[in-house]
Amino acid sequence: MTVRTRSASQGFGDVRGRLRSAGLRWTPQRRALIDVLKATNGHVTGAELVELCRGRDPETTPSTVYRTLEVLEEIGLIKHSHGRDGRQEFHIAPSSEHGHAICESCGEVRELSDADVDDLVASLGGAGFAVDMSHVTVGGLCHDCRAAEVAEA
Amino acid sequence: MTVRTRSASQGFGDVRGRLRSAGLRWTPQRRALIDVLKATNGHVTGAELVELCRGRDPETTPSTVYRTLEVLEEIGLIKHSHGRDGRQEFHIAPSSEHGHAICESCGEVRELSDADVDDLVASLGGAGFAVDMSHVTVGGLCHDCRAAEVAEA
DNA sequence: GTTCTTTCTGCAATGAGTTGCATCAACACG
DNA sequence: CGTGTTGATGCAACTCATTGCAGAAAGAAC
Repeated sequence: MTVRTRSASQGFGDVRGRLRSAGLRWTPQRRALIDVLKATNGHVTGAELVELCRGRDPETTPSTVYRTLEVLEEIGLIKHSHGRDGRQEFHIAPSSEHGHAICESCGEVRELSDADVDDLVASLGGAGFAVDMSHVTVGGLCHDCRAAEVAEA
Repeated sequence: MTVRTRSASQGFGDVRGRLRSAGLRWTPQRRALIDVLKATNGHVTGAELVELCRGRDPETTPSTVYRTLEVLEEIGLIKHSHGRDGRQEFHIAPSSEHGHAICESCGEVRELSDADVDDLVASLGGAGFAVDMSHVTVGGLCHDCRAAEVAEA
């Protein structure tokens, strides 16, 4: 292993090596999914990924995609969270983990900063609970939708 | 039931009236679900509720249960949130809304206090985002599971 | 290149949840 | 108490996600 030292996008460059060093295999199906993931920036649902993979290879099966997503998460390449209806959403693992605020009306997602959750993490930490930053989800109304609701009333 | 005088259970007492004043109907199926909900205290998944209703009436259909849960939430009787795997969980609407912290290892759920989320709400509020307290979900490890993980390593 | 081991794939079946549609039944009105 | 309106039910079909299992194939060893 050479000295490549860079964060997220770099890690994305050597997936094959990462898999093999974990005793895992580099298959066409996995390659396809990686390519698809590379092409997306932001949050994608599992079903969307299946669809996108089908665009490349119509033979793609859901089980393979979901299982591959699982291993990619295990090696730290991606992270998943849950959208407003509880469905899985995946995104390439960012240098810093973060939670999400989701508008229950329009579905808009904004990432939470460390400052947003600092106190929550401290508060729960004091109670012995270790927060997993990437699994902090806050539902609510974004600025625009909130304004719209008020106007309605 | 002797002394009924308190917030949650009180609201639960006049479901029929609440439905009718909203132009909705009081059916045997809805009655069954209400009874089942009354008997649970805490958080129940949709599937569990379907099962419990089947205990009373084997003819129970999932679609009816889920649709009824929807209307009960609309009239403010119950609330739903999402468990660690994204599945729906229902609980009778508490006097104060609250978020949940879920242990990703053992599934234990603890309710978040206002103090826990105050700063988060303020922080997001400043950015124009109105937090829906009952849709704040925090994943992580509870005290015990965290200790177990450390011991393992 | 052949062979062997072990992982991965694809299928088929299952579980959770949702939706459209025809039918049924609450309940308000007479 | 009969009747009509409108909302609720149940069915069937579908979406998203997961799992067990047999067969396929990646990659290492020879």
